[in-house]
Order: sequence, then C-alpha cells, then structure tokens
Amino acid sequence: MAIKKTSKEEILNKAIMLFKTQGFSNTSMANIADECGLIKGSIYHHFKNKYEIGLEALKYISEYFDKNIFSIKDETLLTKEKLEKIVKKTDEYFLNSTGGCLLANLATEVSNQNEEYKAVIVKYFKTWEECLTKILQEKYTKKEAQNLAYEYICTLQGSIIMFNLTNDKAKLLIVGKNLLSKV
Amino acid sequence: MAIKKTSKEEILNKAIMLFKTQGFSNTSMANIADECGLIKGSIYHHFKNKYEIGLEALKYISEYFDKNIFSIKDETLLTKEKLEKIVKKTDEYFLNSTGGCLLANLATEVSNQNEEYKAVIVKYFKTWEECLTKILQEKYTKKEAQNLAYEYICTLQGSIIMFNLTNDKAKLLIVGKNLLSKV
Amino acid sequence: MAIKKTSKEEILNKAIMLFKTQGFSNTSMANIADECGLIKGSIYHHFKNKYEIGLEALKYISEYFDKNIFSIKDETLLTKEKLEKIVKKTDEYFLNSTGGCLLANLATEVSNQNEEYKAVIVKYFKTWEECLTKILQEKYTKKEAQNLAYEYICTLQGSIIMFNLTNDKAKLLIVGKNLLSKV
Amino acid sequence: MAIKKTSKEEILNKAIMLFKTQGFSNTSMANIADECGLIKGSIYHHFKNKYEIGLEALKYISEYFDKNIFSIKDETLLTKEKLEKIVKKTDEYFLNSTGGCLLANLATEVSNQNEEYKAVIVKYFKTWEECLTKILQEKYTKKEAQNLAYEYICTLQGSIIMFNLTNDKAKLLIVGKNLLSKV
DNA sequence: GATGAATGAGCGTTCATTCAT
DNA sequence: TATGAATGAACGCTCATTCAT
Repeated sequence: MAIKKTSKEEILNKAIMLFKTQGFSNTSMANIADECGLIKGSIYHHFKNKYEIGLEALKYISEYFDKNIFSIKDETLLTKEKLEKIVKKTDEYFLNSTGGCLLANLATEVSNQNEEYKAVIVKYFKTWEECLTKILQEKYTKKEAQNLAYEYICTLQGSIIMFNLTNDKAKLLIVGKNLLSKV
Repeated sequence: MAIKKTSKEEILNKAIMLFKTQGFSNTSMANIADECGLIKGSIYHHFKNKYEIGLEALKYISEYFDKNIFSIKDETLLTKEKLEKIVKKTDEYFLNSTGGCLLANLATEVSNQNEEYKAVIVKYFKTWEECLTKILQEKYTKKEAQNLAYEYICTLQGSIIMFNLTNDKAKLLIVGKNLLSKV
Repeated sequence: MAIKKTSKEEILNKAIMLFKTQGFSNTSMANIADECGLIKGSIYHHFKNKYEIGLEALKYISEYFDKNIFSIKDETLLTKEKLEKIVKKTDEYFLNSTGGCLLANLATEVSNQNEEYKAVIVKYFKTWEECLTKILQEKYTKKEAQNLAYEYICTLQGSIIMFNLTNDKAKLLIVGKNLLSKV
Repeated sequence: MAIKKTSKEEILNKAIMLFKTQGFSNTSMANIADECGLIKGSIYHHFKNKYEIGLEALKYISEYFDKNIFSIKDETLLTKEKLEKIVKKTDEYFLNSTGGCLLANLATEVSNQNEEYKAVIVKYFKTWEECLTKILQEKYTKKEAQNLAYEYICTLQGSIIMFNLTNDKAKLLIVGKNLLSKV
C-alpha cells in the first residue's frame, strides 16, 4: 500500500514540477512519463487522464498548504509568532519551487476554460486569505485584517512572478517582512 | 473562396486575446485562424511561425505601454497628476482585458524555456518600474521610490490574477488608489 | 518578345538547376520563385503548373542535346573527328552541371509514375544511342556499333552519378577517352 | 481497432520499395503507413522520423551487399568462380528490384544536401569497388583491376537506369557477362 | 507581368489515450 | 503494474494553385 501510494505521489510531484516550469498544456504525458522513467501508457495505471493529473496536482498543493501552513492559525502561539511561522513556511515553499505558484499559473492558463480547476484555485486563495485574516483580526478590525491579508497574497503572487524572472530571493522575502512589520 | 484582406495587427489582436484567455501553448494556429475567419495556412502569409506571433504579441503590448502609459512620466504635470494619469490608464487597460496580463502569463508559461520571450518580458517590467520610480523620486529618495514602484507592480500583477478569478473590479482598483495615497 | 522569352528560359534554367541539385519533388514552386527573385504566384504567368516546368525542363535539355551535340553526326567530318567533337561537348556539359543528368535523375525519381515524362526521357536516350551508332557504323557492324554506343551511354551515366559523389573530373573524362580509343 | 504486430524490418522493406519507385521526397509517411496497413502516426513507434527511415534503408541495403555479395571475395574459390558468383547475385538483386538502386537514386536526389546519407552511399560504392578490385588483382595489376572494377560499377549503374526505363533484362545481364569475359 | 492575400490539401510529427500481452 | 504497439485527432507548417488588384 505505502509503496503504491508513493509511486502515485512521485508521478504527481514530477508532473507538478513540469507543469510549473513548462506550463500545463506544454507538458505532455510523454514528458511526465520520461521524468518518471516510465513509458507514457503506464501513467494511465495511476491516473485516468491528463486532466485528472492536473486536478490532483492542484488539490495536492492546496492540501499541502492546508495541512502545513494554513493550520498554523489554530496553534496556540502569539499573533506575531503565528504570522512569523506562516511567512517562514510560505517563503520556504516558494523559494524552493522553480516555476512559481502552480495554482496562480493555472489560474491564468486554463481556469478560464475549466470550472473544476477554477473552483480548487479560488478555494485555495480564499482559504489563504481567511487564514491570515483570522490571525490579523487579533490586532486589527475584520475589514482591516481582510485588506492586509488580501494585499499580502496579491503582492506575494506578483513577487513570485518577478522572482521567476529575476531569481532575486531578497525581493521575494521583503513581502513577508512587510506583513510581519504590521503586527 | 471569397478573398478578404486581413491586416497583421488584426491577427495579432485576436491572437493576444486567445493567448490571454487560453494560454499560449493551448492556443493553436487553427484557433487563431478561426477567430480571424481564415484557414490556418493563411496566417503564415503574415507571420513566419507561431513563435513569431507570440514574440510580436509581447512586443505589441510592451510598445503600447511605452507609448501610452510609461511616456506620461515625461509630461509637464504635477507629481500627483502624472501618477493619477498612469494609474487611470493602467487600470483601464487591465479592467478591459480578459485573461490578465499577457507578459506576466507568458513569464510563467514559456519564458523558462525561451530567452527571447523572457528578454521582452523582463524589459517590460523594468521599464515600468523605472517609469514609476522616476515620478516617485520627486517626493521620495531613490531607494524608497524604487521600493514603492516595485511593490505596486507586484501587487497589481497579483491582483490581476485574482481579478481574473473573481471579476471583482473594486479590488483591482484599490491597488492604484493605495499608490496614489502615497503622494 | 525576345525579352519575354528570355524571362521564361531564365526560370527554366533556374528550375533545372534546382531539380538537379535537390530533386524534382524536393524543389517547391517557392524555391524556384526565390531563385528567380519572384514570388511563387508569378511563376504561373509563365508555366501552367509545376508539372509543366518539369516537362519543359526535360524537353529543353533534350533539345539542347539534339541541336548542339547529336546533330554533329551529320556534319562532314572524319569519323574520329565527329566522335571527338561529340565527346568533348558531352563532357563539357556534364562537367559544368552540378547534380548530374536531369533526364537520368527523373528517370528514377518520377518516370515510374508519369508516362509523359518517361516518353521524353526514353526518346532522349534512344536518340543519343542512334547518334553514336550512326557514327560508329562507319567503322563497325550495326550490331557492334549499337553495343558500343549503348555501353558508352550507360557507363557515362553511371560515371555521372559517381562524379556527383566524388567530384573527380578525371574519372568522368575516361569514359569518353575509352570510346575514342575504339575508332 | 485491431492491433497487429508490425516489425521494423517489414516497414523498412516497404519504405525501400516506395523510395525506389517514387523517390524519397515523393514518398510520404502516409504512403509508407498505407503500405504497411498502419496509420502514419504508428510508424513513429518504430522510427524516430522520416530521415531515419531513409538512413536505415540505405544502411540496410548496404549491409545486404556486404554480407551476401561483397563477402564472396574472401571465399576459397577460383578467381572466375568468385566473380561469377558475385555477378550472379548482383544481377539477381537488380533484376528483381523495381526502381533501380536506392543508393544511386538517393545519391542524386538528396545526397547533395545531406552528408550522413552521402557518407553511407560513398562507402557502399567504395566497398563494392574494393571487393571487385581484390578479385581482379589475381589476374591484373592493381591499377588495371581498379579500372575494370570501377568501369563495371558505372556501367551497371547506368544500365540499371536504362533497365528501369525499358525493362530489357538481357541488356542488363550483358554488363556482368562483359566483366566475366575478362578473367 | 507582377504582387500579395488567400485557399484546401497534404506534409512530418506529436498528442492523449487504449489495450493485448 | 509495466510494456509496446497501436489509434485518430490534432499539431505547426508547407504545398501547389488561384485570383483580385
């Protein structure tokens, strides 16, 4: 069981890497199979089709953020500590992830044409915003907290695009520092 | 059978629209031709290949910003007036442009694999930053001006992604208002 | 009149050169037009279609041999002198003609599928054989003369193929020398 | 729908037949596939591209001659016996091979533009010449042997072109008989 | 005559997907 | 599960050809 699950997860991780660096449409089943040391037909033992790989990739990342980052909001820590922890983990994730944020990428590449993808992406950003809002509400009004949260996410997403072009890590880290300076 | 004249710019605009809403790789020559009322082979009368359409699309938008928006920095207006004019024109552009910012989209979709595309995109964002920096320097130190300019662009780009998902115009406009509140 | 005729002949000569160096199927109307400094549509003012260019090319060369080489058989010269003149002109033609003998090339490339082309080619070789036979009959029996003529043509054609591969002029010239040594 | 196993050699043989009778450029992947009862995309399971089919076709024939004909030079037979055996097998090959000699055909059709093809073709003819030279040296000086070998190959190649036009088997066989009469 | 824009068919190639082994 | 052979559709692109200007 454990082995099989790892196998599927391995394919998913390779696919995610390719989707982020080459784009979703620009990544073929053969590309994914190559990366996994398989032939393309074999991928279909793990996933129904390419569409499903894309969907599971989005969910996989979304769940990663839920479990490892957004959940921090419920830990028993000081406001600043929670925010620091979240910012640190978020920065780590995007600094080590060539090709940017898959959910943002697919938001522009395919979500216009696909409601199921779009739903996962919209929920991901909403959950993110709610997570930060909840913490910031400890120091700000709800409205203020929402605005700060939303602004942070937007700025970070824009910065990720720039990071992808320039590879300037310091500039990416500023976004989190700015948020932390507000609590 | 009926022969009708199609201008190069016409094709380019249709292509840009498709690239933004469907992604570059996901848009076929047949898609572009359909949109223009041509068959796909006819496109090659105007462009050498798909790659060139992509490149000219990026340059076309980049030049639009150069001529119509970034040039405002050199007009003889008050600091605030220049910034207002720029913000207004920028907001107008992105509010009426389904699918977001093509240069940001291609930055993630294909620029990893293509230096010529990447160069145009990098230059576009750099020129944008320099434009805003020049104006903000009238009220801030160079360093401060650069930071404000860069932050604005990042936040706007992130907001464009969100706008594309939610269609909430008000939230997009906030980014410009925030910038204006600083002069 | 004279100018127009030259124009058509010019296209034909460029086409022949391309057919010989690139093959007939591998040469496009655009290739021919490029070589003539025209756009491809313009070729159709001179020739009905590509097929006709091929046919006229074959006829053009065939007529060149008729007028300039095969006609020598009827001149009032000694046997050896006639043969020397023919060999000299034949060698000159093929030494200065990259890509070999168009009629032989098309014999293998397209004549299996095209009776009209094939007819011109068959007639060309037959006329050539008859020309040499007529001269050689002055010294040999008809049967012997025919054999010598046929063998010379075959050997020369094979040598042209080799010349095209090795560019060794001396080896090409041997074929004619051998023939001349027999009278 | 029905899946049937097609061997690589099967495809190669069909391709060779088409290349010889229609020319290389004039033979499409769809032609080859049709002949094999496949659709054109399926060919790519066996060959990387059309270029590779051409190359492997040339090598396949070249190796056939190496193994079955040129190797006879090393058998322990009388000079005349070896030559007879070679001539017999060579004649058999070309009598039953519509469309002539693929290596000679591609020598004129594409080798001007392709060094890799050209190398295989040049080597084929060189090996052939060396094979005959080795045997003829048993009765002639090296120089004489080379000349006889080269002349035989050229004459045979020219005769193959003529055979393709006239289908006169007797005339093709004369070339070998002439060679044999010299030992 | 030449041009430029168009066409429909076909090119070589790759796509996602299927399925017997 | 993995493989290898296949499929039909689509890809980007080029073909020979037409025709209004």
